[in-house]
Amino acid sequence: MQQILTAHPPFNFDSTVRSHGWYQLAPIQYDAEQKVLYKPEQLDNGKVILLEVREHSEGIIAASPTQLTPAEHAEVVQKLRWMFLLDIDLSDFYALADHEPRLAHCRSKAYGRLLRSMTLFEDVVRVMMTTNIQWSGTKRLVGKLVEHFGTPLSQAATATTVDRAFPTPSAIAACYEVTQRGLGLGYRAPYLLKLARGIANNEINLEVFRDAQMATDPLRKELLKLPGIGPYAAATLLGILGRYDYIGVDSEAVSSVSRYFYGGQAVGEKEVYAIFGKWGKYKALAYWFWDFSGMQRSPIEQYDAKKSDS
DNA sequence: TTCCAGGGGTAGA
DNA sequence: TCTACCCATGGA
Repeated sequence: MQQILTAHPPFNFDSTVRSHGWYQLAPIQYDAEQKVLYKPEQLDNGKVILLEVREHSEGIIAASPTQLTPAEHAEVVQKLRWMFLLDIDLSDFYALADHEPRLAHCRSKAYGRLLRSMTLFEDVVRVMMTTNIQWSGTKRLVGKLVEHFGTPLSQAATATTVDRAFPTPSAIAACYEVTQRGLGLGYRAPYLLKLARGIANNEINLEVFRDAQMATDPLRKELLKLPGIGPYAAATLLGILGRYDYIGVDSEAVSSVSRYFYGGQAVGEKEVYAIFGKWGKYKALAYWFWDFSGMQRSPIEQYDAKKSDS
């Protein structure tokens, strides 16, 4: 299988892949030098294929060593368009960013797309594994989940060392909590189990989160109902879903805002929103792609001046 | 040893 | 809605 998929311009493959940490988590493997992303993916019919995705002048080019049926091919195309946000139009964001020196780089670098997983379950679990843990721990936990519960490739591949797809809800739902405890998931174990079992027995339907017609706030409320998903995780997932009204305020966000806008004094969510709130429906993108480099450590006075301008 | 991480759930106000 | 407290695990 080989397929070119066009993207709504501007598009940059490497910017999209590295837009946030997902490309470092199993079962994704990214060859930064060759700019090839490898992703084992389990199709709806259970078959696990390896996808190799590269940059293309018009978007991306995807290949798989496996022969696909027309239905499988269609599924892969749809999942790739979702994963790389090929259809998103960020021109409104760029129009705003052009006038902010610390965001003006976004248009030329095609910043703004936040890489997604192909299934919502994978994204929810990944975000869950970022809570109250260091990034190295997130990588470890997601790696263990894939290793332990992921389905192996249907056809052996040599291009990558990752040979399993991300686990399905039912694969996780079928295990005991103590099994997960053994993986070092800590207090996240019961949340993950509850999520997986909820999906497996149709009590939880993640597909509603793809509904573009649904307003952001009701969507956020639904996300907050998921086990193990609180304000930070919901905001992060909203960003992945293409809604940027909320900022995933984690220790890093607090630290950056404290350092660069409040002279190092202790701040919270309120202060993060005080700084980035003016970006309206693009708050999360403004924060995430903000160029903090070279910023003076204590421009709290500059911020106050800026605030009185607006 | 202590603190804390890309926080969430719960109880009580 | 806000706060205090507890939650497991591993890294620094």
